Amino acid sequence: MAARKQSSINPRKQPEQDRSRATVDVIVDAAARILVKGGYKAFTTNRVAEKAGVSIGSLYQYFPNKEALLGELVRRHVGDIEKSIDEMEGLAKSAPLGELVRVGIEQNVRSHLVDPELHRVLSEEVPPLGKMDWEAEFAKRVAGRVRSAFAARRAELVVPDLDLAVYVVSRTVEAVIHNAVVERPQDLKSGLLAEEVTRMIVGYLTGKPPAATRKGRAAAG
Amino acid sequence: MAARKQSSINPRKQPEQDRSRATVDVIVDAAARILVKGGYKAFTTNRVAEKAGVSIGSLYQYFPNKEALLGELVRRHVGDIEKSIDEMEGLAKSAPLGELVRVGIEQNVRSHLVDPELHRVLSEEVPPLGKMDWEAEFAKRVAGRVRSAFAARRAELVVPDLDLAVYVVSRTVEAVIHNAVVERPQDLKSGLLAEEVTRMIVGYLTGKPPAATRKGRAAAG
Amino acid sequence: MAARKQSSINPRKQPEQDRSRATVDVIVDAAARILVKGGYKAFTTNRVAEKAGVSIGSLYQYFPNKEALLGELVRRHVGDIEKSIDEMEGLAKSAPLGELVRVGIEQNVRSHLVDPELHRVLSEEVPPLGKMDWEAEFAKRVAGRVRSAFAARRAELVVPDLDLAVYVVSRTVEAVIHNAVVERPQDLKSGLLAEEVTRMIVGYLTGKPPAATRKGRAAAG
Amino acid sequence: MAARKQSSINPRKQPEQDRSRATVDVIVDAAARILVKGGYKAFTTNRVAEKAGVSIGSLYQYFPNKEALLGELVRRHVGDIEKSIDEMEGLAKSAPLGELVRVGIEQNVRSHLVDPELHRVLSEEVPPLGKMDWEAEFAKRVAGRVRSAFAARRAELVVPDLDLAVYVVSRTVEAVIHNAVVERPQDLKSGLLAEEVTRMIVGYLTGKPPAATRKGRAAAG
DNA sequence: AATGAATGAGTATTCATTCAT
DNA sequence: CATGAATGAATACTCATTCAT
Repeated sequence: MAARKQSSINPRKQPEQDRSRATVDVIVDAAARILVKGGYKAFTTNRVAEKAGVSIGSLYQYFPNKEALLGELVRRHVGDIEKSIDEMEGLAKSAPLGELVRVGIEQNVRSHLVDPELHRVLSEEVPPLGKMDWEAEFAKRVAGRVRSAFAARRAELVVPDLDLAVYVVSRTVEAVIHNAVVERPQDLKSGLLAEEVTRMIVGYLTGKPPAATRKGRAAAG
Repeated sequence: MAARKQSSINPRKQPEQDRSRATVDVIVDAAARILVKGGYKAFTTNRVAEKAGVSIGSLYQYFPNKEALLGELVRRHVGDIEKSIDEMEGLAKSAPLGELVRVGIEQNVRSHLVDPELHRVLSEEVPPLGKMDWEAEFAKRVAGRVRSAFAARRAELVVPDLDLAVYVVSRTVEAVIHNAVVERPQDLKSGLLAEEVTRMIVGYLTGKPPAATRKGRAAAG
Repeated sequence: MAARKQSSINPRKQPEQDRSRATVDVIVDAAARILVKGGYKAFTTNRVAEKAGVSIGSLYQYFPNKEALLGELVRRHVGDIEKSIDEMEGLAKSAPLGELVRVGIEQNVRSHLVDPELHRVLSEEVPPLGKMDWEAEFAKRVAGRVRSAFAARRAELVVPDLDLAVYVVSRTVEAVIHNAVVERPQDLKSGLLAEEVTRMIVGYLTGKPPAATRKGRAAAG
Repeated sequence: MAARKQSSINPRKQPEQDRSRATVDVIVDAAARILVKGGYKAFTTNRVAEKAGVSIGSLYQYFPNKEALLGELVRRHVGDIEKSIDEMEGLAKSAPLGELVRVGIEQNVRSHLVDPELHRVLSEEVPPLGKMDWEAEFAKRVAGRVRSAFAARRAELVVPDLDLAVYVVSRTVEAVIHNAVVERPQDLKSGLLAEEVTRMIVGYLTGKPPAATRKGRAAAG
């Protein structure tokens, strides 16, 4: 009993032999490379197959349609991101808020460094169908974590509306980091950007200026 | 003889007569309506011409290619935004920083309300060619204004790197508002969101907690 | 205001210029020739366009899909048949039954001689979608005529169930003639076949042997 | 290296072992089921293999190509029909003509009830290659029997041309029954249809009205 | 023998663009 | 200037068939 018709977005069959798995990998990799290099408009099934060095028929043996291929690509990317995040997840729940925020930001930075180019294309060019899902859902998961972290420290926070604060903070971090990958790689690498954002957020949440920045003639002055 | 790619991104000719201008208007409007209604994938030149009630030939009389049409559309949208912003630009340079930030945010909100649907499609679905340019450029222009406003108040600011602060603030405002249009319309309308963001930014810039929010210093007392 | 999307089976737009009409004709003709020559499996849109000497784009300018082209082809063929039938329609309602049957058969023969090869392919190879409609519907229309002719002469008829007789007669005539086009062209042309079938049917309907056949040592004994 | 067309219409090998025969059976059955369920367009070799629970490779082990599989299917179906017919073949050569015709019709009915859905698909949708052969050939065989039956009773018959009569009668019976399976199942089951056709044919052949129908000489008294 | 991965020509259809009228 | 007929490369996807394991 072989593969049964599955409705889009999921791969058509589980590769049962090593050869198959290799083919699938080669296809998904080619897809990623093409997406990165030429954007969504260059992402055609024929081109992917060609770049992967397999026939178009092979591509369709494993993916019932273009969207499913995209779906698998996204799934793998998200998987990579989560793996990367989990690697640094051992943080004590009792850590001070500033520490927590710092870690959150660092995780976000990591997310974006997994495959920054791919990440950018995936979130900026891919049309709603295959996209909506993953970014929104991923954001929701992140927001969930943030919310419970904040809730556990409600007493320290001066914000009038917790949900709103979660929203503001999540969006801020995501947007600033996301764009900085391309526009401010230096400040991202040096940690300066993370520091600034951390200070901004902690100040916003607690209503108190946090400890001064490294170089700071500032804050604590 | 197949279609050959033309390059210019500018309209083919300056409409010198009223009739021409009217035709161009009708085309660009149709383009906008189609983009809003069906997203970028529905945006085909033939469809635009049809909806505009002109022949495809006429469309190509005024726009050498699809990209040029998109370019004109963007140009007009940006123009509308700037007009909307300028209407509230009479602010004294000497106003307090908090006031300035508040106004900046309000301007950003206005930007997004000019034609929110079009704005969304333009920034989320349209592929880089016609896009990169406008959003990046527009952001740059905004950043310029922000920078000079900040520079004039350098003494009040505790941030270690002015450019970086400009970057953080610009991106934060843009991202939070942009998404709030869809995800937090209530908080946007009520002004609560703007208030929160303002507080966050002013606190970040000055290192001092700004006057408490309306609903008060909740939690931390 | 140009063509609006129509849902299959109907042509996409009314050709407004002579050139268009010529193109449509050339396409439909090519379609017929291909169908006749290579059967339904040879009937591909690309092949039709090529044989017609137009680009595939032109084909799709006038037909939203393959089925619509087939539909138009059928429509034209049916039209031709009806024209051919109507040419001999001046028969008095009061004619004797034998005469009536003879005429009916002759009309059926004519139907099949309009474009016999095309007729055969259309009714034997084309899959249900575009087919069902026309043959069934045409048959129904014919059956209608037959039924009212029979009803007007109910007194002469010995059949127990009029509808059933209509069914038997219609099917018999259609099938015998249809196949005879290919298998018995001689007998068809000589009129002998028509004569036999007429005798069979009239005998069946009236219960009396009709006047002897031409060569007949038979019937009238 | 693309697929190359092979020609034979016969199975690749005589299955010599039980396992082989079982495999062939399973494949042919799956083919029939698919043909019935989805029509000719659903009949793909991969689908057949899948439904049969064997690998595509195995299918090609027994059938050199799609056509051969179809051929075997047809062969089996025809075999079934003939078996069904033969079961009632013990009719005395000396039986009266009316009886003979009645039996012939009943045999034809049986033919169509062997696997009516399959029969329909096979004769209405399957393209000429695998088809022409079987229906024409089968018809010829039937015509042969009919002819010799008629020849043996030439004296009773008033028809001028025996071959023509054979043709008319064969086609009539086949067509009327074939369509009645779908369009007149009631009249087929009740035997009324067979009765009518018998009366028509006997009348045609002998020139005399046969004994009146069961429900009687209705109308004409 | 059986498996199932791989192949690639072929299919319907779209759409930016050109050009004769 | 406007029209709309015409173009054809490109796209997503299918399916009969082969062949290494």
